[in-house]
Amino acid sequence: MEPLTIFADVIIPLPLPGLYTYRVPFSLNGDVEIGKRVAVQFGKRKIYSALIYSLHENPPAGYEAKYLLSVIDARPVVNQLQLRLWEWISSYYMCTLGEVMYAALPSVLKFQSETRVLLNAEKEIDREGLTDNEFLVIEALEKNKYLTLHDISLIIDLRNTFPLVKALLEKAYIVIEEEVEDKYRPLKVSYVNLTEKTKDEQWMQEVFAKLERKAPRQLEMLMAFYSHIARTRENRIEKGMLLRLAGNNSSALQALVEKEVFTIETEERDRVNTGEMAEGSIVQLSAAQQSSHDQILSAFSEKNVVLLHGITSAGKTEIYINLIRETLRQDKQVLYLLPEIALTTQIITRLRRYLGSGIVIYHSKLNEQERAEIWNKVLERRIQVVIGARSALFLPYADLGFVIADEEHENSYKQFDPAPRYNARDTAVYLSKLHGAKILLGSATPSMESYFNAAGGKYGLVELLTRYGDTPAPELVIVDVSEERRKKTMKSHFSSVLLKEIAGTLEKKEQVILFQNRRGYAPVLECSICAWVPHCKNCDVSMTYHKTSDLLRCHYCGYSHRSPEKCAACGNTYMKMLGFGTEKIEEELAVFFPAARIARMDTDTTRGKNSYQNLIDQFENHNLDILVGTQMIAKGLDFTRVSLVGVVNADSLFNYPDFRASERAFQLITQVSGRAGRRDKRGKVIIQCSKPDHPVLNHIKANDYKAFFKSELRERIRYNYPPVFRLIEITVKARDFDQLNRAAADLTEAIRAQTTAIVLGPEFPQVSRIKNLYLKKIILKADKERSVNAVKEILRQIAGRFKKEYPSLIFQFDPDPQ
DNA sequence: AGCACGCCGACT
DNA sequence: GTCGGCGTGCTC
Repeated sequence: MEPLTIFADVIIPLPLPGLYTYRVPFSLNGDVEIGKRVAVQFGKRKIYSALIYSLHENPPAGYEAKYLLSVIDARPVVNQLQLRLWEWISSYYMCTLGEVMYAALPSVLKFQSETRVLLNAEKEIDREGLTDNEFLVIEALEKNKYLTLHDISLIIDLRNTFPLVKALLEKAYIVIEEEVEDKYRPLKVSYVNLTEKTKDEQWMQEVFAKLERKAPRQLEMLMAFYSHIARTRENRIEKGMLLRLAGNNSSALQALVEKEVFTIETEERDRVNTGEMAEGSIVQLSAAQQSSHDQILSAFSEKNVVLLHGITSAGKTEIYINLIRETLRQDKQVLYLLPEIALTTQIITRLRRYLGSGIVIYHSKLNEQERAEIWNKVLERRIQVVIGARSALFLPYADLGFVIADEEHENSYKQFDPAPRYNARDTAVYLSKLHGAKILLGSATPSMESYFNAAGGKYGLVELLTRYGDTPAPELVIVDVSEERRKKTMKSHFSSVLLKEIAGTLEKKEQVILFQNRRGYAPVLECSICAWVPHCKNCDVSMTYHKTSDLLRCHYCGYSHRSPEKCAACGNTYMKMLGFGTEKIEEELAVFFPAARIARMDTDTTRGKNSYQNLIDQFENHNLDILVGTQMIAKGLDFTRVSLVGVVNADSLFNYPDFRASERAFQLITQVSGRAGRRDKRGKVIIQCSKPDHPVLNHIKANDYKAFFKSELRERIRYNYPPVFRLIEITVKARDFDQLNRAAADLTEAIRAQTTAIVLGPEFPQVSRIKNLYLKKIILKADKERSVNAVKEILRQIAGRFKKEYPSLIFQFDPDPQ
């Protein structure tokens, strides 16, 4: 019988729209399967690992399909549910499947011809077990520092290249480049053990005597060893641990090894710690927590998504732990999403204590080997609980039962560059729908979007508004800085109240956190007397002052007018400029409190790999008295000795030129306030503001989220913003300024003519030229349920046309922008 | 994304 | 006369 002619539609991991069709050679008919990777030649000489998206027997019209070269995988690396998730992301966030694939797969799984291959220095090669081809490649790698996949394809047949590299990777004889760039993490752990000789008591007596006389440091180390093994009841100790216990004296260790007291044995350890899932200890829930837990379960019987609005220090984590445990009993997988990598490392120890060591962290900063290892273990269902940042969404879960998106309001859930510009929280909602899983969104300050969905009955809502234990709510003091200015009691950026409180706190040997959002640098004009700030008449966002043109400009719609000569509210003629950062605050603090140990925490001081953790450790160990920081310090950190939190300039939060300014101000101030006071100690929060009766401040002070939500919702409805309307932000980029203006104007025109969306712009963003490309932004507002999809569809068509018409321009789409 | 093809300036 | 600059068009 004639064999079947099969065609495979594949995704190429490049930002290309659409799929590409390859013909399957008869010899591979039995091997192809959706979700497996195949090596394909794409273009003149490039080889990529593409992913089989579908299989069929329809020859493509209009061209002759190339043959695919080989099937890389023995079993699919991506399952059907993942493919459906990719489709959804590519359609909702208006990007290509290739871009989603590129973001989703760890790079070990996406070779291409330039991928560099190196020998793995840590692994000894068993030459007997190599095939002829493998031998050839290993030999070539010994002569060269590295080979590209293209180089390898010149040594052995092109068809065999990818499968062979994959086989060598699996045996860990080779590594691919990305890993080497990262600092290589040790695969091996060394243990210190006693030698056989030490069992000879008499010999040991002599050793002791000798050490006592001549080598006290070695004796100290030996004693440390004994006391440790007595405590742990193990017979050996990790080398690093022993060194730490005995004053990091590695020469003493060396000497003891030479005296044949110690031996050092080295073991390989999985990079990824996947111990057994233990039952672990049981978390005892408070009555309030238990009640929330029960409410969540009953809400899940009707709704797939539940929002848990639990105030800071209400103890949400304990509830999560119990829900996770219950999911595991049903033998289903759990995904616990957090917006920041730093938070995942904070919480993992806690989870492991209760749920055993089989919990794994996954995020983009892991090295490639670790990522691939986790990928495979999730695929084989050897990992049941993953805690991770955005990218953890893309792991090959077979059967998710429960998803948590913690701190769901955080804007870092949204990726903005490169595409896919997805929001991990919203994508998680879709992912759980695909799996028939339940998803819990947790926050002390829910996003407008989520609370709107909950209030409208689309999501379940559970509220946990009592603090855990006896922690009293902090006392909030709002300081009117314009009054202090009038009275001349302000010292630079500090009110007399704040200075006095800081002094008092330091005296009590307690710690202070000062919060200043430096990002709000965009200068804002403000009346020096009544604090009136000019707002845009169309958008309700504060206008940004442009010095060169002396104009006030709205960065949303482009509306601009001359900068006012006097205050529209009180007629005062002096308008002052707002905007100062953490650095300035740190500098001035040092003058006011010369004895205090002060540190600053923002993106500038936490750029290094461990600098973030170091700062936190230092502060936690009370090596610092005052920590000045941006919103970074607002995020879920718990310090036990902080009794004072100061918000240096709340105005800059309210005046940020963005329609979410109020929402963010509410969230940030509430979250930083949550850092003040612990256990039985009542903390204090001082908010410096020139408008002490600002409505948002009143809501914060009353700790009344619902009232805030209601008033903010009215504003959002009035100006057609989310959660009632959806936004799509379009960025046009061009090298040529005039062409950019023309294209952006034409595009805006076309969108206005063909869609029902409200169109703002085109407008230059704050930074209007990046890497020699000029930028212009257009914002669409579309009525939520009815028209967003239609608008996107038309937008895709228009975009296709414009890409043809202006081939050198870049058009980017960002649905639900942050 | 990458690479080839193609059309204009400074060089053997 | 050629080498090479990067604009633009295509990749199954």
